[in-house]
Amino acid sequence: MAKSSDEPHPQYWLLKSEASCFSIDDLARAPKQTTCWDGVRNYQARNYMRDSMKLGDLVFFYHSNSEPSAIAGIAKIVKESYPDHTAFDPQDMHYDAKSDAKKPTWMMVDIEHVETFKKPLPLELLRKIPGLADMVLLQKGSRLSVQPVAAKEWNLIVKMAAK
DNA sequence: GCCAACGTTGGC
DNA sequence: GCCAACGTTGGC
Repeated sequence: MAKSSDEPHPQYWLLKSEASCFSIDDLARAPKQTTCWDGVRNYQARNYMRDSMKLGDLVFFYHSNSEPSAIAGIAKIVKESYPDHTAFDPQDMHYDAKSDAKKPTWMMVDIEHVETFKKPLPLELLRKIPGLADMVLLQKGSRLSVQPVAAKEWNLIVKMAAK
């Protein structure tokens, strides 16, 4: 096979959302079980969405600031990055007066519900798994709302969820 | 509700 | 370009 600079796909990701704000159940109930992932206002998170997320990539849906905080299930990328219109809407919570519609700063992707875990995997449990020690989510002070997940970590977590 | 860690802003 | 001040995130 020819050498390719492309990353192998699917790649794996983790998206954070406060369950009280938008939960995986909300996603499952949404029209076409799909939503646009708007409101991201962090450059590193934006870069992952804009530069690296591809159609068909898989995503852990993580409930942050929740009781308990946990990986709640799986979604997939069904539309690659495009401008986040909420940045241009003064009524919107995530309005950014400095962003320019002609040269959008903020991007989003669309995700579709794949699976809700019967038992969510709480942060506390994940911290106990040696194979997950390097996971971005578990690093001290890690607040990034869009994170890459290694294939090894992905497989391990999916296996745990199946038990 | 507290607060540590982080990212951003703005004065200089 | 430095860095103090501020606002936010998110675990606990």
